[in-house]
Amino acid sequence: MPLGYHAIAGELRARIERGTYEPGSRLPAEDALAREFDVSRQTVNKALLRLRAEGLVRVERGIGTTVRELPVMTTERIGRQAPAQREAGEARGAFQGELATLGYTSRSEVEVSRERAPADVVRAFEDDDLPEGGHRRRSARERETAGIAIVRRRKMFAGDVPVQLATGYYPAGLAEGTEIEQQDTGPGGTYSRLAELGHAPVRFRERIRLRLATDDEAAFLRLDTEQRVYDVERIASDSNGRAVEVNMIVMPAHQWQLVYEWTTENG
Amino acid sequence: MPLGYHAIAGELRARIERGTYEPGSRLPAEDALAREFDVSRQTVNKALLRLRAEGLVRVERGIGTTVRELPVMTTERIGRQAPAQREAGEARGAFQGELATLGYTSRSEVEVSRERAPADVVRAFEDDDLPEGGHRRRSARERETAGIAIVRRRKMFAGDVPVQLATGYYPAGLAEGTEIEQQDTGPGGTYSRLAELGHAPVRFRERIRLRLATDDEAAFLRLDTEQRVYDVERIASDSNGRAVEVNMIVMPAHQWQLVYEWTTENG
DNA sequence: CAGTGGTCTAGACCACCAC
DNA sequence: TGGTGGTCTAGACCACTGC
Repeated sequence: MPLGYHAIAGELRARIERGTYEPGSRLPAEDALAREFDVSRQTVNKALLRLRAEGLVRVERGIGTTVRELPVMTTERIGRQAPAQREAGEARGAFQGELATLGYTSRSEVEVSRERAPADVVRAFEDDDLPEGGHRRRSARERETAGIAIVRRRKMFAGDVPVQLATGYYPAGLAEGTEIEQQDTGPGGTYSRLAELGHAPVRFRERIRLRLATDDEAAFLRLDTEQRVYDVERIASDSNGRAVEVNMIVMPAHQWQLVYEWTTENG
Repeated sequence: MPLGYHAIAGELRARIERGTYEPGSRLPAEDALAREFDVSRQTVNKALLRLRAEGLVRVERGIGTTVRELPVMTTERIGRQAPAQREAGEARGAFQGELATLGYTSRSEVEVSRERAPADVVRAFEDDDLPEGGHRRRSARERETAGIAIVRRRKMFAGDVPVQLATGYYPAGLAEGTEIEQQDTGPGGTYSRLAELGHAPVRFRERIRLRLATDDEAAFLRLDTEQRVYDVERIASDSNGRAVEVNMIVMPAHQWQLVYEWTTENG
């Protein structure tokens, strides 16, 4: 009796874990696997669906099925570093260190633009985080530029593999004309620049969801249609409760684990 | 030309969102849908796979396909409450409040036992979180009961729908003979009891991963084979860096979003 | 028992990629 | 152009549920 697709998925998984199919290499074509296991191609396809959903392989039409290259990586979401060393969505010390251990180099590309912010970002900027639930007074400049944001789109790579997308929004009334509009934001990054403007981020909120990638995201992250992403919305506010950054971070879920660490005491 | 499975998935999704198929109700059988859309049953099946993966529906063999009942819920992982009001994996004020707004009541069941802890939990208990990377001195009692834990298994429901599983481990040398071994741990819960023992949890670490549910978890959470869970490992340590609780929390990923909120200043 | 989804097949046509 | 996966079918048998 031939194997079912669960068993075939298990066998292929074992081969990947044993290294029979090496990271980054191609699996045999579905035809070939169907012959080997003596099942229909559709059964092999279904087995592969499983591995794809797990993030173990990735298929590309016209090319074939490729074994995942990178191990699961960890992202520490609450750094112990001083604010100056922390920038949302940026390759951080810990991350770079971990990659280095694995023999990968990290790299990121940034594009900056000035855009009308999406509705949910505008809402975050207007929805002040004040204990009393009140509202801040807004300056004329702020009112004029409402809804406009400086947008920093960052693509992160581990070696040549794209691993993360982050889109940071900064109120135009605040960031316009500053180094936040430059590719290189200088020592300490955007958070240091915000601090110099009198709006040091001190309060953070991250909201984690799981979803399928959009087409754009899937294309950049080289994601399979079966694969999911963590969708993290990070809002940073200054001591007046004003949201000074909204960051939308997208990571392949099979590629990352998230870590939060905090204390209830001062320390 | 008949529709493809993407289009069919979209149409079914739209019907669910419109309320044509109501939450908790049954979808037409695959046969019936195949006739309606004039495709093979397999094509309908593939469309449903999509909706299952999204968590919009759940299929049970021999029964049918059911529309998800609950909306996506939020779990605030870092409470502003005093430690006494916070217990990992426990129905918290915010959660109960949210459910109440939706017309659901929350409820949980707890089972307590004394067990040999799994390897990763033992490691967490032995791996002290000290800045110097050193080790604590261990008492005789502690050495005798190494590897043994008081285990609190908590099942959470929203209305009648199971929504979360949490398994809390407490070092036997610490928790044995205390109210932590009781079903009802008293006012403030286990964290207050730990505090009374001189081991108030002050440092927390949560590690989030995504994975498929085990068979047991799937059975309890009524999960579809296509659906994923958040696997959260929460470690709580006292001011000496001793891990006093390890909590393994399992949540259907389509059912929850996680929120972390913190400040870099004392506040 | 009838009704439901799970799984499988053999063959087909298509879209996309690299050469 | 040849190879790869995407998708589809018509029919089949099975496992499980509820009556």
